[in-house]
Amino acid sequence: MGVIRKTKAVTTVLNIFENKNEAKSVVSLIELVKGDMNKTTVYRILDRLEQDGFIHSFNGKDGLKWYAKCNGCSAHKHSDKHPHFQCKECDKVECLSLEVNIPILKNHKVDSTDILLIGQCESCSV
Amino acid sequence: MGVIRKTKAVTTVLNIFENKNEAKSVVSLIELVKGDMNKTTVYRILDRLEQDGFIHSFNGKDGLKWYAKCNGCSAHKHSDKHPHFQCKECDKVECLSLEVNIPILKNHKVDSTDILLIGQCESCSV
DNA sequence: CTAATTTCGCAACTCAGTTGCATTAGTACA
DNA sequence: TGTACTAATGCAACTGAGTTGCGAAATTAG
Repeated sequence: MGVIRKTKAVTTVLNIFENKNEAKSVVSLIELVKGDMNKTTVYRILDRLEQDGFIHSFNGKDGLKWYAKCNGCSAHKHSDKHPHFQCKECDKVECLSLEVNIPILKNHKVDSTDILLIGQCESCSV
Repeated sequence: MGVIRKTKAVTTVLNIFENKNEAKSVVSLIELVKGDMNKTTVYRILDRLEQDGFIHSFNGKDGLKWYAKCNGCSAHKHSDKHPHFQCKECDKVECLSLEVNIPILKNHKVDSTDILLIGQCESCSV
């Protein structure tokens, strides 16, 4: 259970996240490795890598699924409560390493947060 | 331009939001009015109502589109920076009327925020 | 009542994501 | 190093949310 075999496909995907430390949408990943592997494989590898804590996922502004490398996560503890910033011009996403204070809600158990800031990134701000 | 005619379909949708003041996913809305109107119509009415500031939209935890009635929004000013809470058991969404402080980001222009807290609601917490 | 225009229904489409199944390729162990 | 077990892959077909084009129906202004 949960055993990850080091196949070529897994290595390819992992390298993408290692080399450029930025978030990627599944769609763009599929495009990136088109020719090397099937889109089904990409989805399944991302699933496995997320379960094992190598990457984390979140929804972009258009409802598409994005993934990024985890810093300090494992299969057991997922500290992906950090916010993301998505540029509405170029669509790029950055992981933000800042704390967002969420007020405690009465009668609600909050397990995780999905915080996306939308605006213009450095390159796109004129 | 942007004139909204008061058709039966529009009234039906508006009533749903007026009567129970809770967020609805597009999927559930389509299910609700099935028989009365076409799903294309539902999508288009929601678009128009959002543009005119009667409702606002956001993405739920599964990437589906949700809508809720606006309090204090108009076609010109959209103050939908409030966070939402979605229960992972029953999928219900609540609009939260609290302020979330987002630290200012250098070199980033933040236009809007998409904040979703995920957990267990009152009814689902054992 | 009529004309101009918006809105609706329908069918066909797009596209992200999933599923089932037969085949391939890691891995453990002799 | 070979073999057997099982995970991983490719493919094709599917699902389901959301969109588009167009002719028909309904709303509104005059």
